[in-house]
Amino acid sequence: LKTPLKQASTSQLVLTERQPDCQPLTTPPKPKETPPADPWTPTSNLKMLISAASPEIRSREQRRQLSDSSSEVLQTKHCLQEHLLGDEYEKSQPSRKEKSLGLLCHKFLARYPDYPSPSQKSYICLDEVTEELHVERRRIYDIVNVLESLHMVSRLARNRYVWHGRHNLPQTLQALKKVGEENKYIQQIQMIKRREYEHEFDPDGERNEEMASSFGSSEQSEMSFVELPGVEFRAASVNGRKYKSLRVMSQKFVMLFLVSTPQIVSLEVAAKILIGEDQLEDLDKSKFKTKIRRLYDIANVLSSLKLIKKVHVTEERGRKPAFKWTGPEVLPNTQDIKLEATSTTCSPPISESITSKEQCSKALFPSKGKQNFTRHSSLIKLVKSIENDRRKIQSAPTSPVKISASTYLLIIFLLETSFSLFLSQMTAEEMQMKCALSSPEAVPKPEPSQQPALSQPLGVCPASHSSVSPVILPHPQSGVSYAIYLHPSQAHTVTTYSPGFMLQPLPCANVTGIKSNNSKILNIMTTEEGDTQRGQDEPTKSLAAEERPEMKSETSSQRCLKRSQALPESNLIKRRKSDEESLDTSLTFFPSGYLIPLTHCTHGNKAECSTKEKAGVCSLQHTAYSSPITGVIPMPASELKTVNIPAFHITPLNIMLSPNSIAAAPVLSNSCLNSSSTSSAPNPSSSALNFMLQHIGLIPAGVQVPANPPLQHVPVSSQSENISHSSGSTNVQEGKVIEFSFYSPINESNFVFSLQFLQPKEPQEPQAVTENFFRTPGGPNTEPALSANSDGTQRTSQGTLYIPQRKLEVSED
DNA sequence: TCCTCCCGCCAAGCA
DNA sequence: TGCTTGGCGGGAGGA
Repeated sequence: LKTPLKQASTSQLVLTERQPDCQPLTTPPKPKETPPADPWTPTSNLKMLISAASPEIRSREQRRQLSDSSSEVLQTKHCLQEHLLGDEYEKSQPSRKEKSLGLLCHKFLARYPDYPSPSQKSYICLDEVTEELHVERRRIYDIVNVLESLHMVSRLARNRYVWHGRHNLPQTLQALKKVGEENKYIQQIQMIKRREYEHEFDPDGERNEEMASSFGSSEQSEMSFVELPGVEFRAASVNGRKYKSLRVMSQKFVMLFLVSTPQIVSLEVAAKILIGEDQLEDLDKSKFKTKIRRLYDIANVLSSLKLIKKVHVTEERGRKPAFKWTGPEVLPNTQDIKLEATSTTCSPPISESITSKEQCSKALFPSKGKQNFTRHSSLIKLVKSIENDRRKIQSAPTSPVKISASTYLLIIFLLETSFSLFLSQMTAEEMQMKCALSSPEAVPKPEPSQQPALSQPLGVCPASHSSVSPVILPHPQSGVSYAIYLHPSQAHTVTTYSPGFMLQPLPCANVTGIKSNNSKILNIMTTEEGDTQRGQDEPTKSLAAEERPEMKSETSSQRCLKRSQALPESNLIKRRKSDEESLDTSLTFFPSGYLIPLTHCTHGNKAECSTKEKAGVCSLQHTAYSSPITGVIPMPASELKTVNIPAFHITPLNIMLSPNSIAAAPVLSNSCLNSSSTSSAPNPSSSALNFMLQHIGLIPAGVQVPANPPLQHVPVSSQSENISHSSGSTNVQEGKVIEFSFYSPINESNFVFSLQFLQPKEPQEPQAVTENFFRTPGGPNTEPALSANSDGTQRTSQGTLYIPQRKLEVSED
């Protein structure tokens, strides 16, 4: 007798007995002949009846009658089975592994050639397959759905599919990569990781909900199946199930690999992203588990196709299952376009196709009234949030600008999103192409002060990026809000326009350690002497000179710098007006590179500095620290100067002052210039600097970066010295801009961003959502209280902004 | 214990 | 209405 636990397998035996040609070793004669002594439960009886009633079973019965010979064989096997003891019989049963979907998929794929002759279409009859592979129909659907997602098969009719093999695979992967980039899966992955940390440190925090709400949106959850021209999609059900179907999920899963660097995706992250597109708010365990199950199903098929391979990623929280992309390398976009142009399905002339990337994309993915290129829901929601924030800004122009938590988190997220991922996937050709796309011929060029092109496809840089909306970071303790705006980068780094803010990296070529493989990129990014100065001196002039990538005399960096300075108030106002119509968003990444502690520029660096002066940035030799995203090395402030991380690059970080702002900016003082001590009481400016750097995760928690000397070529010493004496208060002057530049070894580029101080006329309390981050229970001047967590990190109870992997400590009174 | 994923219920919707 | 399709989750085998 079998144990109750085995009853299920007994019923399974019954089922297989009813399907003799499905299990060669388990063929029974008739169900009625089953020994009545078997401990069948009512459930197993019911299952048997259901199975017997199944048309599939019936048809098999009929087929069996037509096949006496095979039946005899099966009878023989059954006799053998009957003579086996229970244990022996169980052993004779195929093991779980032998029944795995992966193995089944191998068998399935073995039936068809990888590259079938186009002249001879091979058809797949599900009945035949199920019969020959001795498997349930349901399992074949799993396989076929995944294959369909890769356009290796397509549904022809009921029970009938066409086998395409791998002919379409490169094209499909390129398409998926493109859509993955469109949907900004990189950001989502980063968002998920950030959220994980958030959850780790703040399991029931409101931030999670805010983050979740900013991430998921049910209203925009659908992302249609990515189709290829010529490979018609005929899903049996074209209803809502379609969007949850395994094939769509499979495509998204593949997209994650294609946009990731390295191409390793953990199941957990993938599942969360897939759920996120439905409703992250409703993320519960069962849903998550279901998603994981499906991902395993998909992964098994993809593994059989040798597109992915199971790996494990070890993180702080343990070992996680993940998969690594082992499929063909997907060509960059530039080559995509060429390929598309030469393909039979999307074949405009190459010259035309390059200048009409969007059209080609549209042709590649006919929308059919649906959103085939659906911007990810999180972005839509974020944009709305940003819109709300922006409206608040408009309604209270003189008050300190506040941002909602979602916007704020987005800012942080963007700031630390690894720009390297973005850059690393972008070839020089692509950049050139994108710049070319921004030419007037390719993109209608609006007036710089007019409505930006909001519907530009990814990578195409609208001319309107010239003006920059700063990111406002409230700082209630000082009553000063910080406005961070990054220099608008060159065309290729610009994606779309942000109504609320814009973060744009500025790659510069004046860095040490640039590797040759990025020489092409750097050629584009060459910065010429005095760019910064010019840009800052002549903000309005630069506006007129912007957006002319075809002008070889003006480098991209120049343009970036110039554009960054082009912030006339009228422009902002006009743009804000135009923002009303916009639901698009700009998500240009700020690099999460390595942070360099600031020490003053020694004579040993002077030569280098002088060299770098030509580029407008002084490069200093400093130890670099990992960013939170790229890896965290907790480091107490006391070790700042002695930290030794051999693996990290020596990286320059510079602070530059806008000549316009130097006179009043209290940030850099000679006292700081002459002392790199981190223990000295920070003046407001260095506090602000530290606050911001910690805030955006560029320095480890607790680390205080001393304000560094400004560039030697910047004639600020006397001025800043004067300022330093009066810098004991928080009375930073409004509108003053400090520029930072640092080198990211990942990106192999320098990045410059600016910190602008905004002096509110009437200091106000942070808004409710912001309070979660900024409110200090003891009042704005309360000293942050630190407490140690079990993991050794410090959590602050007040006056501190605590974000995973970093403590954003507001040390300024 | 957790990971992995088989298994089959059952609903949607096509023919 | 029968049948196909496939979402979904229980729960068992395996590590």
